[in-house]
Amino acid sequence: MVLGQDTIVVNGAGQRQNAVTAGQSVPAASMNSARNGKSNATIYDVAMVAGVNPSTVSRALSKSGRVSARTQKLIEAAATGLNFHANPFARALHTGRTNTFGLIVADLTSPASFDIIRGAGITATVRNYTLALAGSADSTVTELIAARRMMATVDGLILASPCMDDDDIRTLARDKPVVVINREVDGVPCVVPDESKGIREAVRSLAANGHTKVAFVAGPPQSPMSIRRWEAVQASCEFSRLDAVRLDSSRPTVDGGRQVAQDVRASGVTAVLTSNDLLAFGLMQELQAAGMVVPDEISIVGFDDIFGAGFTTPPLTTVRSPREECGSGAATLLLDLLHGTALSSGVPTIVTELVQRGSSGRVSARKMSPARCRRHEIEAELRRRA
Amino acid sequence: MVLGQDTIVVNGAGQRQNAVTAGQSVPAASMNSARNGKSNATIYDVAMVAGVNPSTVSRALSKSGRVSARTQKLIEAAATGLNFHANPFARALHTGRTNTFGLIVADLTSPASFDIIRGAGITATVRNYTLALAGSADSTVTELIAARRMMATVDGLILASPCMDDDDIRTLARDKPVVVINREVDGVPCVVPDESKGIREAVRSLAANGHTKVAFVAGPPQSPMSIRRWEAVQASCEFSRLDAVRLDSSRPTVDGGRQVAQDVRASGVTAVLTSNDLLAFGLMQELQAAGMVVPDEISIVGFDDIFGAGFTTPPLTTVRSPREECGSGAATLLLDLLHGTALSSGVPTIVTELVQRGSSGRVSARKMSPARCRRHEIEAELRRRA
DNA sequence: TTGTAGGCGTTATCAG
DNA sequence: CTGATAACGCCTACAA
Repeated sequence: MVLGQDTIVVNGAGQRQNAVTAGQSVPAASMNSARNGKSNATIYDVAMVAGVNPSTVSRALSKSGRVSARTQKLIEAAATGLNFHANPFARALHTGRTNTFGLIVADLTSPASFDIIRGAGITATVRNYTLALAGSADSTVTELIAARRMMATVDGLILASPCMDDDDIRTLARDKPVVVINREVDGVPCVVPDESKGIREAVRSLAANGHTKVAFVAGPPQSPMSIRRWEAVQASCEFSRLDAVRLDSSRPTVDGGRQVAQDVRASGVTAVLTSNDLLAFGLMQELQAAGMVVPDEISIVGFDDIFGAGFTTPPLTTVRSPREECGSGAATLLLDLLHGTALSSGVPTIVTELVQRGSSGRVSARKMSPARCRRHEIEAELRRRA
Repeated sequence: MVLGQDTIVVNGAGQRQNAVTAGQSVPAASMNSARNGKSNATIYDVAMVAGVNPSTVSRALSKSGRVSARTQKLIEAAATGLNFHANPFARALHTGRTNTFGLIVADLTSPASFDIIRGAGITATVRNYTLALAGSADSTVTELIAARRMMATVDGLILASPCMDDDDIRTLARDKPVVVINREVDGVPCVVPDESKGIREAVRSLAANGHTKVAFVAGPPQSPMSIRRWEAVQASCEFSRLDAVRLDSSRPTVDGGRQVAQDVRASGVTAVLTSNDLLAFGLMQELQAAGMVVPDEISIVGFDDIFGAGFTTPPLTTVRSPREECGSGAATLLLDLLHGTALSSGVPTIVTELVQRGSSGRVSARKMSPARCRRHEIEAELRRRA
């Protein structure tokens, strides 16, 4: 009696087996009667229809071979006829695999995150994976909670610009494959673009245009990405013999950019690089609102080349960071890791480049005429109201 | 022997029960020895440590009550000590619930999708759900495949601007709760903003500024959203006694907007509404590149108010559609449906409004001076290179 | 090649 | 309130 019900089912299968296979061709309509309505067909149903044992169905459908061609075909026909789809939980319970990977981005609110999401999402679809998404709102605890929740249900995890400790990341990575974007963590595969190249180009261009002192507007001071970029800026400036000062913003957003405008003016620089485009947007708005002309009086160079960078006035010069590539690259890497097909090359090389637009250019001390100044004020006001 | 192993395990629990509870306090270190390293603790382990039956652990931990306070505390201590986390697959296998819901957006590439994703994502996190995301690349088959894949692993599904048939949607909805965004489907809960209000405001503003003939640039002709918006435009124009012509774009993107510029000029209108902001961006660029002045010679009104709409020159007048609200509203609705706590109000009312910026205004036949024309050409060229 | 007999970790339904 | 036990659907030694 212990396995009574199971036995009954199997017997049932045995009985129907002949009835069905006798006809050989199996009209879909008759199949539905076996399991009409609600719950999905199981391998037991398929086995019943195909007249074989459930385990044979499992073998046939999980492509592990070891099934005769005839049986295979029979089972496949029955499966499609019943519209059978293996229950992923039952499978996961046994195999631990879900065909799902997670992506946690630092800020679900930033357009920069979106590019990463897109890259990872497209790759997921292409590789027949499901993408689980979460944002950490730039909070370490939220991020950890999200990561842990995900770890239970995914095959692997991508952390984009994470704010948690290196050790936390490594702990996660011990459990399941983890790929980090935009940050280097020892012992964990990372996809981080080579930002020095783009920054070098930017600084060189500024130097060539006669600038001698530039400011770097950092994001949150503890952000590894911001730190990395600032160091690269310093190095490039040193090489090009430019003075570089660092200004901290309250937040790495458009508003943060607006707020840092005063500091920028006070610093007396003729050019400013920002740690991301959002900051540049806000900074440029505020500077223009104050009557300054970009790039005549001050050059602005952003970072990332997010959507919209080409639409500002003037269009924003920026260091393009191929974030979509980062997303898809990380996803590809993770999936390869998962399938044991990781290329020897490992982490793909992703390179940044300067996108020269209108917001940066030659130093010119040209003062604005009163009329022009007035016009700019009006424009700025309009823009602010927008 | 049939259930031999089970019996052994249970006996094992019984044996250890005394040994452990004798000490009362249970040092974490000693617990680890029970299940060190790899695989996670199970309710059997917890039961063993707490000295109770696994089913009691299940009851205690799934908050279904019916457990004495003392036992509850004992079990919780054991669980945290062992760092126990219920295996979601095993749970799902039995309950069918995963605390995950799916979101399928029409186009992972569009900034408009992002707002929806953000809204849904934030709501998911807040309600302790995992969000599974997929894009359909505006393809019916891709969308259906994604939907089916998801259906197997989620508790419910949100379809944002889906392109599949109403019937397909209803079929999905028979299986699990489905909420549709941006489209009305009979018998399925839908979150669709009231676009007529915003459009009415836009048309009225155009009429008040002396325009008499406007064009509407549609997205893909079969897109329900585009159709709905065109109908609303027609209705409003009729009311305001404006002529309205419809122009079709190849694709609802910036490029599509550029390509439709010629048709717009040929149509001889003085104002144009586009089915989304992307189209407006491209259209404005192209028109300006051809030397036209916005809004002096032509007014442009977009739709959605996506990120970046405030950064163009002139800033884009647009009908704001609160897409993030749609995303969070749909998620909230879905989750409430899932928990049987759906409000009687049902679908939240979401309303659009005109955001008046610089790209629309009074009709003026003012011709450009040659110098001004030249300047605009240069600016447009710069913008294009950007 | 195919069938048998568990087991994966939980929940739910019974008895007690 | 607690314990025993049968599902849930699939996978996989092992046996035949």
